[in-house]
Amino acid sequence: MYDLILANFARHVHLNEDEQQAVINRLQPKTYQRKERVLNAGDICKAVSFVVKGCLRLYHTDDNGNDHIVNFFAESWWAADVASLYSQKSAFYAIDALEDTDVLRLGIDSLEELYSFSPKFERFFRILTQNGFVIYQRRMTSAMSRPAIDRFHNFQKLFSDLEQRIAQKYIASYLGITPEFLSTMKKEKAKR
Amino acid sequence: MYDLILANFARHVHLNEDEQQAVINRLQPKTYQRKERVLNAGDICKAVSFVVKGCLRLYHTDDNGNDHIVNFFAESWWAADVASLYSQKSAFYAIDALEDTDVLRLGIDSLEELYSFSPKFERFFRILTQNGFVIYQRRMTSAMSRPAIDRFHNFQKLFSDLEQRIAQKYIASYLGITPEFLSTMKKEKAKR
DNA sequence: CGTCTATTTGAATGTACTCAAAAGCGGTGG
DNA sequence: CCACCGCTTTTGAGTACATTCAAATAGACG
Repeated sequence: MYDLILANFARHVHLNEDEQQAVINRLQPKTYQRKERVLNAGDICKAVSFVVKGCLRLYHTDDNGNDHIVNFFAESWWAADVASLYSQKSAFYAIDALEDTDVLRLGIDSLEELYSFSPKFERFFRILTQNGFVIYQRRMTSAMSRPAIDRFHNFQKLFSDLEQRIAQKYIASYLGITPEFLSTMKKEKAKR
Repeated sequence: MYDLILANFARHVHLNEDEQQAVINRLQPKTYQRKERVLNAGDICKAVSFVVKGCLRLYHTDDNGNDHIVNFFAESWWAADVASLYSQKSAFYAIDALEDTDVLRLGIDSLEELYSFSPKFERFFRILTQNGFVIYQRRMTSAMSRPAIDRFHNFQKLFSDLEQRIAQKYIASYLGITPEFLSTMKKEKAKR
């Protein structure tokens, strides 16, 4: 049950027995049904969710009611509205489930206890934030300089199997284009 | 000379006398001429630069030779290729000066010494990274969902005076549009 | 004053969007 | 097991946003 999350910590820090127990004791397993909300925009994000199985999306709904997906969180990703989590102010983004999804939640209080328990935890989440910083910086550059078809290919590389698991309209939303245009793009591509 | 940078630290952490001295002793003042390179893409980013006066840009040059500006660093901003700085691998982005610019540099070694000296420094730079994370996440959403004219208005709000100081083509590059289109957009806007 | 670069303007083009309709697909109930 | 419902995807026509290329104009700097 906890293998996946411990392996994930191990990618950046080496936790001893006590530290592993400290995490495990604080994890709250939870299952979300497909389409169930994890976080509402405007609410305060009070936990970070490690995805064990399934897939969540982080997205913004604009004034015209159109969704714009910022990121997918499939297996071994950590999901949260980071701005809201760390400031404990209301969230700009919303989170919901694209598939039935099992997560392990760490509340903000648990998170801070872990920071006090061992600096390794602060280090681990600092590295996650740094990686996120880099991911979004690059995706922003890509959004502004690359045509949609290139961004689609990047998506395919980064999320390989996800394309088969979720509706195309979500992929279009992640790419910043309409579902119609994604459809025509794929047809064009197949023709050649 | 050090007022600005100490005020900047004070926004997130309260440094005592010793800690202030520890920073000041490690700062390397440096002046860049307009158009001078601070960091070449492909090189390793070995320092973070606090801008005291002037303006730097962080940008990527694509395969067609077009620049795409990721961010401006004017007074009181910290400039670095974060991915390269923390991994000490080659930089994806380049940095150069848009005006004659005075900076205070902190080398990666000094940075790590400061982290050991006091956890306040680690805290400070962690907060900077978190803020950057949020900025780029939002700008990515905006790049994909908002028309160029909206992004231009956001730029004007965020960087107020900068519009008067630097060439329009850099602003266009920051917005992810061509200088020609920025020009026509402004004409349209003036007409109404 | 002249040169170099930045900005403006305009025409033609391309990329992506909107709207509308048809086709496909998955689940549910009869 | 099939028929129907709701939702997703495809297709197409018309439009809008943004680019390319070229040329004219304006500004900055030595």
